[in-house]
Amino acid sequence: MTTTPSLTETDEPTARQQAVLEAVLSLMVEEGDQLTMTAVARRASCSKETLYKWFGDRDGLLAATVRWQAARVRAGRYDRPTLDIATLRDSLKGFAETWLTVISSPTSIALNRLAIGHAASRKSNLGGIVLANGRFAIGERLRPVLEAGREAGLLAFEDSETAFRSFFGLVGRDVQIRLLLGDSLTFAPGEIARDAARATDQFLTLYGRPTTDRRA
Amino acid sequence: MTTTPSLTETDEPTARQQAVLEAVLSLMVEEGDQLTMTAVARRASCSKETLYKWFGDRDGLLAATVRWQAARVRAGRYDRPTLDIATLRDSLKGFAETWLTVISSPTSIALNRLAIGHAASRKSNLGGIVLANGRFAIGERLRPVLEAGREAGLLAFEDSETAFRSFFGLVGRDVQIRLLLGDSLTFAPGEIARDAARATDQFLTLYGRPTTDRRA
DNA sequence: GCCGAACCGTAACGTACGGTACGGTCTTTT
DNA sequence: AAAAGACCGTACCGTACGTTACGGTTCGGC
Repeated sequence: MTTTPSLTETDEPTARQQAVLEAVLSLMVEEGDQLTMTAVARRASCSKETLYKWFGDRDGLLAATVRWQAARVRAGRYDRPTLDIATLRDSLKGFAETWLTVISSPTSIALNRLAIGHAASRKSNLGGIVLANGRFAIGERLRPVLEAGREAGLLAFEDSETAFRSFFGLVGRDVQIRLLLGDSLTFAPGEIARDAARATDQFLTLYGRPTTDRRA
Repeated sequence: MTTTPSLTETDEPTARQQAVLEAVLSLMVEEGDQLTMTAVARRASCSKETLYKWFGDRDGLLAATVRWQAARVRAGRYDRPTLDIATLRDSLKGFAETWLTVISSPTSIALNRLAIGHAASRKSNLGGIVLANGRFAIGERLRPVLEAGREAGLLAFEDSETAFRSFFGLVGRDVQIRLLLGDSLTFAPGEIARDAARATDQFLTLYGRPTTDRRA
């Protein structure tokens, strides 16, 4: 008889369950491939029976891991839209730094690899979860910043989504795909900050308005 | 006793072998996950014994597939460095269109998913092959164009690699990662051409030298 | 102190799949 | 025409792993 998992999609995992998810993450990062239920149970010092009771099946465990990690990443807050160019630049640069740091972290790489491998088969929607909490979440959080910049006459664009996607490209460039494909791309100390600054300046060159501006 | 594969890494597959590789590709695109040796043999109407004789093992078959597909993609040629801004712009736009077309094709998506999944385990180097024939190959082919543009005083940059990476980001933006993660992102007719033109113009804004030229 | 629930560790089951072996057929060589 | 080899189809083997089952231990409630 199959029992329904005790951890539903909405509610928060208990401390013990979080320890299990932590074990999944660490195994994913270290071993990459060997993400077997037996390995998880051993790493987390729990029984496989408990895993199935809590998470239903293997996909449920992976989905819970992805959801949980995604929730953790959504820590930073950038809620005060700014009104002057220096603060706007700082906000954008902060976003860029955060994003580069995230996508180059071993956890993100392992998680995205897992989700991409899962997107090949059409089972549970790990790719959708990763996208919703990564690419789309950052887009939603950056949009008010961009639109506040436009309101203040600092930026010029028609569609904030289009503008954001250009910023996204200038920041990430080829970093994520290279890392996912196993390229040994590392950031020297301070390099993330410099790349973020360069991308921000380039974005402002493309979408910024000269401060002594005549409003059309 | 294990026999060495008859198809080495360097030589070209025979017509029959290409038919097998075609079967691998079609299975990859259609079924995604069910890329078993039995399925390949059935699809290609050949015996598993022949597969192992030709390709050694499963990884050998996948590597041969990736190499073969990569060789096919390297069709386009852009060998005439240009001297005027219109031709330079056309070259860049052509690159951008080609690249967007490639990364949004089902074959490329399936192939990159496979290589990324393989990069998780540390076995054969599919990720390296894909990178060498994708991202790095296009970089090498675009470099002479960029440097010719600099020689002609049309572009300004210190490092052609850095300039190329910005172009790469402006062109690809979030397209590839979204597709790999299963997002249903499609291009409307003409959209690739428009995106390529936009990215090219943005790149020229960032790296072009202020001549008397400016696009309407 | 006793009961049951929760949980751990491990053994067991079923299946999917990579890899091998073998009989039969067709083609090429001599 | 006989022999050799390439190849197809299928059966077979071994193993890895998801999933289930079970005995033993801990712990909160009565």
